[in-house]
Amino acid sequence: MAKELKNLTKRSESYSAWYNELVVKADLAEQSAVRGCMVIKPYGYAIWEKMQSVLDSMFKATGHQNAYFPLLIPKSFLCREAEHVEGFAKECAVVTHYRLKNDPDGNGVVVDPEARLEEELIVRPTSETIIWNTYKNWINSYRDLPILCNQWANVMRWEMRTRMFLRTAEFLWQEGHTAHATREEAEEEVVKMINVYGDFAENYMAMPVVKGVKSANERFAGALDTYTIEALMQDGKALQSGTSHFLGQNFAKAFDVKFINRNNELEYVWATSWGVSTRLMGALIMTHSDDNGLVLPPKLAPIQVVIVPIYKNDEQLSLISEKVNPIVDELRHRGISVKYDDADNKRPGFKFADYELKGVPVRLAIGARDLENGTVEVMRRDTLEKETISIESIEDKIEKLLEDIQANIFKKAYDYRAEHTTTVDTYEEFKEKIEEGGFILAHWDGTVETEEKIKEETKATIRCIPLEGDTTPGVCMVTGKPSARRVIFARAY
RNA sequence: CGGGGUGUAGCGCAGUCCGGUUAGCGCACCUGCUUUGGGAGCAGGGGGUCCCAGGUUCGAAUCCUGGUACCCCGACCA
Repeated sequence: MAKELKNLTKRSESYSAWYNELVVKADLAEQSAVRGCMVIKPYGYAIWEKMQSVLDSMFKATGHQNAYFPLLIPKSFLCREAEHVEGFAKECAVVTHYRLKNDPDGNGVVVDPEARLEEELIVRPTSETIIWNTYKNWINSYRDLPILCNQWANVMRWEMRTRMFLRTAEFLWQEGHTAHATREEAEEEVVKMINVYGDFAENYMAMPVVKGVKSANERFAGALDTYTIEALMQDGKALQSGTSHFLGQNFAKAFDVKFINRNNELEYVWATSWGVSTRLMGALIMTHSDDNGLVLPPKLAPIQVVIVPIYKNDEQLSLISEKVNPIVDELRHRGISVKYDDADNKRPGFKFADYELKGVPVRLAIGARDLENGTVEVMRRDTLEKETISIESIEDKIEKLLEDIQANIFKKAYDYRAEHTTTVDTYEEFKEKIEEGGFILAHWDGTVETEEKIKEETKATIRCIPLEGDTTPGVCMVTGKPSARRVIFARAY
């Protein structure tokens, strides 16, 4: 029985095998019949819903509204913006026909060759084009601006290699698309949203991130600037967890979106776009999990507290339930999500292991012994520490414990990142350190050539030019040319 | 697209080299009894186009030919 789970300890063998197994065993998701696609199971989706609801309220609080745009994009839209199409063309799924018919030579159905579309449709890899085509109709005057829309949707990118949550062919995300009258306002928006993402990552996911700007090489196709939040996973690889793009007037020009400004002049609209995806689920898993399974931050856990009764017969169970029910009510009253698992088709030991696997932050166990002593056993998932304490005002203790866990797993991840962030000055040292994983702070001359050379030779990329931190100038570790400040390198997902 | 690997019950696998009883094991599932403070025990039971197609053979999961799917490592990847 326990043998099944031993596989979860294979981490040294292959982190990605361990990760995959965890995703499946914790009941978050599974591979689907369609190549590179994933079925998100109810438990996994519940976590995503939590993320959605927090993010959505953060967007609303910053003045954004939700809207929805079509799944299919006419092929011609995609090529209006030259860099954009270059960036996405290789990974697009294309709809060419609109009808099937019975196979004349036997069984099954075939694509009806007569039902070929005059213009092929692209399954959206991102929605800039279809949205800007629409914004053209919405915008005439500076009085129509800004437009601050967000869309919750699915997109498809036909990646060559997929990994559950981290890179699936189809994924769920939100994409904000805003239109502004001035460059300054758009630039403010871009920074505002990367800060929202940073806030979400650190305060809800308990995942420390570095906010920064992408180098030209890693920039979004069609953007003038890409801001990013970069996180460090437990295997030492970096994960780009959210991006906010300053699109300048590129899409306005491509879709001819102009407005009359206050001075009665015709001007192109300024744009931003920003998004996070179900990749955040991958980030969450890889940041906190251990060999017993998931560790979820209390603020995002679908079940924050599970109560497991231990009993020998129905009378004992009803005595326990009598004691537990008011506690459940009080916890719910305080907005804490509780599951009282009195199902009698699983034994306590199984339940313990299962809820640990699923990352439930706090577990209470209560049996006849506790009823006698007026106690309850409390276990916290982050440290796996068990403690038998008085059941008196247990609700207060739980509330505090949830806060402790949230803070503690953030600190743990923060310390891990600190331990795996190295400053290097020579390329030799860099090559050595990059093998150990983690973030490396080094000087870079700012050129694409040097970045490419480093990537070629070490597989490391510039994750970002941080917005904060040490800004002392220096010289590039490769070329010796001047460098404005240290940037972050890492191998990345 | 290159290199490697795997397709046998819902899941995980053995059997394949060297063809030969009724294709087997663990988990899961069903029934019953005993259990329940860290993944229960015993007994019984159900479940299979052995990836597909063709070939060799008295006989193919096993050998041959072709196809196909998936996984891992690369290449690729706001």
